[in-house]
Amino acid sequence: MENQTQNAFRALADPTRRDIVQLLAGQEMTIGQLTDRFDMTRAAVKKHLTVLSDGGLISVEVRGRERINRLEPLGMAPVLDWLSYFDQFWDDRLNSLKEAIERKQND
Amino acid sequence: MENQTQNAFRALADPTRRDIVQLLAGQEMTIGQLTDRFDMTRAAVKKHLTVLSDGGLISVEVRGRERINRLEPLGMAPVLDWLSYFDQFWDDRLNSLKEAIERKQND
DNA sequence: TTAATATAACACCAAATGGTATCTCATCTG
DNA sequence: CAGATGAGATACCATTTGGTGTTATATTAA
Repeated sequence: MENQTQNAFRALADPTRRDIVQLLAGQEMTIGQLTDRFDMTRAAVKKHLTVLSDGGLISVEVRGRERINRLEPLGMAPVLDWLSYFDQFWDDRLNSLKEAIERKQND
Repeated sequence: MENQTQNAFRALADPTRRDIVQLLAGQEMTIGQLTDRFDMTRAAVKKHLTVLSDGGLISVEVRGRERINRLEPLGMAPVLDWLSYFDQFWDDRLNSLKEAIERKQND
């Protein structure tokens, strides 16, 4: 896949996929193990894993007849980069907001 | 809308909407002004703005016959919160990676 | 070879996206 | 004020994309 920012954001847009990311943050898992955690067929889980893989968020290691899925820390970089563009903005605005609230409370 | 995390991630999943967010980080704009920046009808832009609004990422102020759209700093919070859950993970893994690379270079 | 697992190939339905056409108002002009 | 114009909202439609499922076919450990 070519546009990593788009693929990563797309991958994170689905709640099942965000859950998978959280599970994999705890420990690497096979498709079968993941399927046990969801009310969904193995094939459906596999498709979510493919989207996550396209987004660079996970990597897969073939071990015997199993596929070990694990989180790929580098994959989140495009997302964090995009968001960091606004760090200053959010920071400034949230500070203004906080100050406004404090002013109000002191009235 | 009830699930702000989902709505915010969904809002950011579309490249046009991420572009709108970037434009609005620079300055607040009306729908018409935004439409000038995209190869798309006003109605289509409006729909993206509705999704962004559902995600809590923008707020709209009615001014005469215009609608001023501006970025809502609090809206990004659910996204940043979700991502911050992994801060330690990404940090640890990226550090291990960096160290591994450094070890390799010193061979 | 058999059981467990993984993947590929379809197919189906719902949601997302974008267009056109038609309204509603606010504002401007005479 | 009346009518024209401009910004936006909304309803409706077509097309595309996404999520899920089923079935069939690999792969591999035991």
